Amino acid sequence: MDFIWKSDQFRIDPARPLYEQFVEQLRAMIVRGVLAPGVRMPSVREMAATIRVNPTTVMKTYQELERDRLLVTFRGQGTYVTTDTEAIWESKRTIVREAVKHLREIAESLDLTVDQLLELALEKEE
Amino acid sequence: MDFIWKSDQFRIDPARPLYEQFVEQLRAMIVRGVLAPGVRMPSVREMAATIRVNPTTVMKTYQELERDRLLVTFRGQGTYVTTDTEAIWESKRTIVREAVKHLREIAESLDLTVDQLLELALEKEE
Amino acid sequence: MDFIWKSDQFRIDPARPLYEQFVEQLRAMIVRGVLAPGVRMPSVREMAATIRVNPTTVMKTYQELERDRLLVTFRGQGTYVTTDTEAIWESKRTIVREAVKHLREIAESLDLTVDQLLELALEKEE
Amino acid sequence: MDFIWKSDQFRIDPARPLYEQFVEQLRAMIVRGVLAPGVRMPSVREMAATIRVNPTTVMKTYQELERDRLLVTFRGQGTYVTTDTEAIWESKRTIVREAVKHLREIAESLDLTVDQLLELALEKEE
DNA sequence: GTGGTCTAGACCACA
DNA sequence: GTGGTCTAGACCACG
Repeated sequence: MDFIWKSDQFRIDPARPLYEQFVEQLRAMIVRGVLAPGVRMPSVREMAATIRVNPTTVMKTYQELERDRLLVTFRGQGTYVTTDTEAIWESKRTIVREAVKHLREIAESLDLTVDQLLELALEKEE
Repeated sequence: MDFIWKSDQFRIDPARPLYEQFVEQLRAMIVRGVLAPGVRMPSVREMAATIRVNPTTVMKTYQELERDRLLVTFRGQGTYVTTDTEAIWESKRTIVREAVKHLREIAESLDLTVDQLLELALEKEE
Repeated sequence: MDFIWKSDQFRIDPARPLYEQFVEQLRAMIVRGVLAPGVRMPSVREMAATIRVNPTTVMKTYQELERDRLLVTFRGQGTYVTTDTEAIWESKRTIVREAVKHLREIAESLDLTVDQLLELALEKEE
Repeated sequence: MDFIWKSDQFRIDPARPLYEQFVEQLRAMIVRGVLAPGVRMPSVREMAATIRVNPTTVMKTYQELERDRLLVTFRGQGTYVTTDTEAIWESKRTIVREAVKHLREIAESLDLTVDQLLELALEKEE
């Protein structure tokens, strides 16, 4: 069962690099299992046409995800979501680790612990 | 008692805009109280010489912080940390809010709650 | 149908910052609808060449209007008039509000109401 | 009966030239009659000390108001508010004329009449 | 091609 | 002395 790609699949912030946002969103879809292991990705040209973007942008996206071992390309056969579940887990751990590292850096820059920062944010919302 | 500025005051990541990093770091110093309300900032030229950067880069930094109401410039007199403590609090709240919003978005993109994400990160470190 | 830019598009008062005057005049053109939502602005370099000004001056102008949410920049694609008509309305309201606030302050400084001030101005013209 | 000067006599916007703001505010005080014709102004030094400002700033202010014929300086005797009530009236007319001219320019830049602009501002406040 | 950052250096008004 | 504007020109990442 194939995944259906639509032109409004991605949320875009014009201020940030497109390929970077596609990487993040595709990566999340793979980690979440929305894009299951072994699923065939649209070709660069197809994808570019579908989401109305420059093919080089899609290519850069795919290459980045290949470097992460989340996508694999078989020459002449197309690009597939990896079936290496360990790679997927590792990617998830990396995302989580980076996110928390980032939060901790901000907390430290304000002389707060992560817990104090989270508390402060909750107060605000009440 | 004035703040002492050193040439290695700022941690620089060459991959990101200089002024952006100065803004972040000065903002954190003001919010943390390291740069107290009312303190005079080094003049644009002084600061530029100290951290070995073009004066216009420093100016861009100061102007950005002025937009945030963390700095105030008096014509021909120099630039000062605001004495408007409410502005400083507001800035702190904004940093905290943005940081948590960012974390929440990442958590959601992985089908996790923020708590689950934090837990996962802790496991990893053990 | 695109807008035609001419080298004498802008009225310049040499005593005031160029970028500030460009901002005001472009803002008015957008609010008036002369520059319709979604229209592509000339590239920074094109505009700079047309009005014979340094590209950085044009960029400062565009960035200021972006802060106002009247322009939107798409990476590597160019700068466009926002399609967010609410932002345009908000800008119009701000201009109007500021103008009347300014008038009211002058009136008050003379111990007049706004109506009295306007009346006085009309008398003068008769 | 002399006018009492205080250090907080003037409202200051750090973003605009000091002398310009003093000129505006003194002019308004004279036109309004708060500073009556014939009243003696503090000396440049006194005034500078009172409002805690550079003497050259006060000097520039007085000179500007002399050019407007609202102040007159008698060598060695000090500076006085003019007793020429026609000059005061003329100044009032100028302020009023300029204010309305400014408003009209803004209205025109938005394709509005002055009346429409005022209406719009009132709507907003309801 | 696009915008964006940074530099070096000139010039200005304000205090 | 201060900040601020403008120029000319280099270099970069993105699409």
